Amino acid sequence: MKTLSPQEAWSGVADCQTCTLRDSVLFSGLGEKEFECIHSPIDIFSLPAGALLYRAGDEGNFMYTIRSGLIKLVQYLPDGSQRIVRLLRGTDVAGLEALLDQRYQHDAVILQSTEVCRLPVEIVRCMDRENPTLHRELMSRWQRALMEADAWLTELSTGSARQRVARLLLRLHNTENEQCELFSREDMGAMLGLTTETASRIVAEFKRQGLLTQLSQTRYRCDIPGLEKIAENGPVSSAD
Amino acid sequence: MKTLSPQEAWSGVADCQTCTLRDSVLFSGLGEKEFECIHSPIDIFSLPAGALLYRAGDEGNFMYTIRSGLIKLVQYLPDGSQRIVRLLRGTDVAGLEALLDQRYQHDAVILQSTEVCRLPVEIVRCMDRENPTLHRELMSRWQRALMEADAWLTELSTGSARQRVARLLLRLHNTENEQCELFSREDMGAMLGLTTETASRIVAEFKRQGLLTQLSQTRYRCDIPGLEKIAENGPVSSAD
DNA sequence: CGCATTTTTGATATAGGTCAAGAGGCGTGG
DNA sequence: CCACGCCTCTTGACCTATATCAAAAATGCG
Repeated sequence: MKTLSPQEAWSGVADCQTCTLRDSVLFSGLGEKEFECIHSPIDIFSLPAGALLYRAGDEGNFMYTIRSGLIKLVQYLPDGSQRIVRLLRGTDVAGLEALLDQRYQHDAVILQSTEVCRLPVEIVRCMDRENPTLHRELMSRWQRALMEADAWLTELSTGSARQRVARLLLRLHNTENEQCELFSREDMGAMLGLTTETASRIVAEFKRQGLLTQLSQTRYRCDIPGLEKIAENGPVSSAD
Repeated sequence: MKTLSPQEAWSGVADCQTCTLRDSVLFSGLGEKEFECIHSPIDIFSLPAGALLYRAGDEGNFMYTIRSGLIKLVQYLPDGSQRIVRLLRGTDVAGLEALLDQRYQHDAVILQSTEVCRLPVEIVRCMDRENPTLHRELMSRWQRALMEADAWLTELSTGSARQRVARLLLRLHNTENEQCELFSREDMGAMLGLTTETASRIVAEFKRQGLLTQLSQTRYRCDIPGLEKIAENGPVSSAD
């Protein structure tokens, strides 16, 4: 019955009415009445990095609200090569297409350990009928995904490799502490349309130039202004 | 009051109830009742190639159903270079973001002379409230745009220049007559993330190889199987 | 018919791909 | 606790695809 990967880990049944994320989440703005739509339980899952949330082509029976973590949406080309088309993080919704009775369009793979609420589509459909706010919220999610997709194209698939890497780092970095959590060079390549080697070379170069400072295995401190300069000016302004 | 470009051409007021495109268009499946939402008139415009439907950043007061023609959605990077993120054609909807009170995300520029119905957002919002079918139709438009955006990334921004051009041609070609209408090399480049020169070289090469046969200024006959081969196998299999 | 724009072509430079090897981590099992 | 093997990251050397710069051809427009 469950379609989660072997690494799945059921970690409870959600109580949406007392949800800590209630404000930022899909179901914000719902009243008593709409919760009557919840006939089947909404399960919460904890998934480790590497786990598969769903696979492209699977029947879309669930949507997922991401509570925390990071997920990549991967699409395959006829020749077998893969491309990461989007990242999803806290408060994003995965599997919107399920609402339209479509099969999933991507593989959804956990990049950083993630907690999700699994929403049966019938529930969301029911609520969508009852509640204009959710309805609007759904459209807004779609629009957000679309803007993200467009940005992915213009920012991360245009310009030199250095620019792309810089732009990716700027997207990933946490505004508060100027830090970011990097993932494998292979994934970076698949996001930017570069080879693993090129991604590696550029990250290494950024480290040497002090634009990135490694704090731990995957954690880095970013020189935001420096990266911004690179993101815009393609050409290197080596020393001045 | 109107926000269309100088080249605008008002060409009538739509009568949606007798619309010839009624079946395929956003408003399919509407009944008498919903048409009561149409308080202000829905105008039809004919726009020549080069005209601007709307500009990125403009206040989104209208959505547009495209009756015929071809429109490019253009996004600009900080450095001024541009990238075409999507094409819209007959039965597509431009300016969905207006429904969410957002400003337009792109410049929408006419590539091939186009007829559009201009829908004031209030009308669409009103109908969306009244009619679940339209509601679903809207979500489905968003999803379609999203799939298109993803495909743009995986098909048109990945692989060698030859592959990309081939894939673009396959996307553009009319299934019935194996023909396609090409546009400027500059636009092709902006769609594929290539320079104008590279786009030109490859089109020229395809012509020499007989994969494309020029029928008129912008019209070509395409060797579909040949192009498909190139779209998949990166490497050239020159002669066999 | 001549000017402006776009397309094509050429010559050259270079960014990034490819192939290959070494280095560093990490987990597993002895 | 150490050693081995696996995997990812890094680095090097080389090569090719595409960008770049430039000019000539073609096309369209007034």
